[in-house]
Amino acid sequence: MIRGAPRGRRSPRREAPSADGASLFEDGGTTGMDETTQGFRADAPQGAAETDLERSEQMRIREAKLDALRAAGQDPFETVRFPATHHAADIVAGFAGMEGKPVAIAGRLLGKRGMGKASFGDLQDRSGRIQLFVKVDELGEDAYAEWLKLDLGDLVGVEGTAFRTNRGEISVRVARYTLLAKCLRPLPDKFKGLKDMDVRYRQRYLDLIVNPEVQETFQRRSRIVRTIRTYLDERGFLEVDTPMLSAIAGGAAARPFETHHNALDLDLFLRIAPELYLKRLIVGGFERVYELGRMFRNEGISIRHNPEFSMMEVYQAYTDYKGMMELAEGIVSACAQEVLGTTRIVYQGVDVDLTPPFARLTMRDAVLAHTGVDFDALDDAAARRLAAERGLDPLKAATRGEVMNLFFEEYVEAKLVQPTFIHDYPTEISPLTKKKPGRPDLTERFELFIVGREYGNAYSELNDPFDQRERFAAQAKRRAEGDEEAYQVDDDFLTALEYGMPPTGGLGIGIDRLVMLLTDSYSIRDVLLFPTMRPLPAGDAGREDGGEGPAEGREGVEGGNG
RNA sequence: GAGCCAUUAGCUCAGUCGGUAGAGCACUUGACUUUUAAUCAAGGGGUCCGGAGUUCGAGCCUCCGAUGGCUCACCA
Repeated sequence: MIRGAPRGRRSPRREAPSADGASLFEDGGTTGMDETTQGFRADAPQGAAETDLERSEQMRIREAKLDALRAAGQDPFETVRFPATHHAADIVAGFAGMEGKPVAIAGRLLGKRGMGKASFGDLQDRSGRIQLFVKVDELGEDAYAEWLKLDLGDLVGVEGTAFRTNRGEISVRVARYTLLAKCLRPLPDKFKGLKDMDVRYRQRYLDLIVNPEVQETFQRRSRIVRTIRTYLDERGFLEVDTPMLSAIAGGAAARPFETHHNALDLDLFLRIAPELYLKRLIVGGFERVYELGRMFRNEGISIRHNPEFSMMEVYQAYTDYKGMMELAEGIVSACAQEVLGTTRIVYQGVDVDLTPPFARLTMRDAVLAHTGVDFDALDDAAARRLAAERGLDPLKAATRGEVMNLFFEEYVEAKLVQPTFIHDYPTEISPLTKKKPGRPDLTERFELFIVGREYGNAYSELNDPFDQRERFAAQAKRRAEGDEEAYQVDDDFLTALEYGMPPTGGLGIGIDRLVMLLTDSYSIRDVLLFPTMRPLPAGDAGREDGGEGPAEGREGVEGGNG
């Protein structure tokens, strides 16, 4: 880029005006602009050589405008603050009491309608958009000439008065403005928005600028997460943070990501679930704990799966899985009420009623109702035979319970549209769950299904250390047989159980899926700001950037919310 | 991991039979002091995702590769 303009000649850091009413433009500062902008074509080939050839015509024009501003001592990037008094939506909503009153707002310029010596613009801030009205009479010749050179996407702060145009649109009559940052790249189409999914995910900021419904989705996501925290906090649950790095990835059936600690020369895993740590805290006496955060599972990517995803797990001493049903109903319906104002929602065109209580059905009854097969009346061999007859492919040693689960997933799951707790899961697929009294083949476990998807998973937590050791042993056997997702034995957790864990109910809720449900999002990527993507090949920053690799080398030290 | 589809100007998209690359928005210049996707006039802008092949000639046909979307598998 052609730079080298004298910087900070006027004052090293300009603060935008406001209270004292000092004009930004009292000393002009627009001289030289015309020569520079008109001369950019001549300058480009000589001055900036190759880099300019790579940039689009529109970028070179914008850079030339920036250079001219800098040459005039008006570097927009030196401005440090702009004290806005209002947001766009405040002015529109509260116009009755604001007409003629002074306002200062800041945001991105997303529309320009020039009319000669007057012009209109649209300013977008976090609250929405408002129209700006700019007149040469009020700004002065020089400042107005500068205004006309602003580009769509520039960040500006304006001061003026709230008023209504002849056509009735609530607007701000601009008395002064400050360019707060230059937008050097042209924005996506202002009406058609940004459609290319690749670009939308990789450059989410663009998606947020031009597709307003995307902002709405992520604001709603934030409110859902806050609602869950509030709901649990109000009921005496303590939010905690347990390790993301550990030598054993336990608490779920999934393949973990592997990593390495250099100083300890130790291989570690990224967590797949916080369960075993949270239960240690129940042993420790917290009685009510929860964690809401990111989990990592080394599995495929799909419309419902991302390698890192958010889950909430909550544990409550002295209750069981039925207590967790009430908690799950309460959380899901409270979130719907908070973000949609109702518990009767529509997901992808399907009416769903999230009003508690939700239907409750044992897995055996659900399978019986949908297939006519009563697994209580079968033994292992008969169950396997029946599966084979229907073209299912159970493992050779599959038990009755495993086959029943297979039937459930194959014939029932997709049909559970209205919220339904499916409970009494087979023991062999529930290694952390208490057995049902009198039915050692079943456990006190439920999963919550809505629109054919799983949203929650809960147990009466297994607290018998002998039983837990046997369950781990059974999992270890499977692991030895090649099941990479079978649980690893966690001796330290067993030790904790030997000190005594109170009877406890535990519940996990998939945050991303809940957000999908309540934002009517088709894909999980639409509720993740930055879904996992393959990096673009080196040297082909392509659609993204002509220069330095974007954001690489900055590890995501993300906030603790999920 | 497999199959199908997509990739053309900054964005959204056309592109016929293989014969000099098109539109709208955006951009530049000019006109215009209350517009609403402002309008009017003129103009500039292309690694047709990358590579190889077929052909006199490839955005288009063939092969290889990249990225994404969808479906399936795994999973929550």
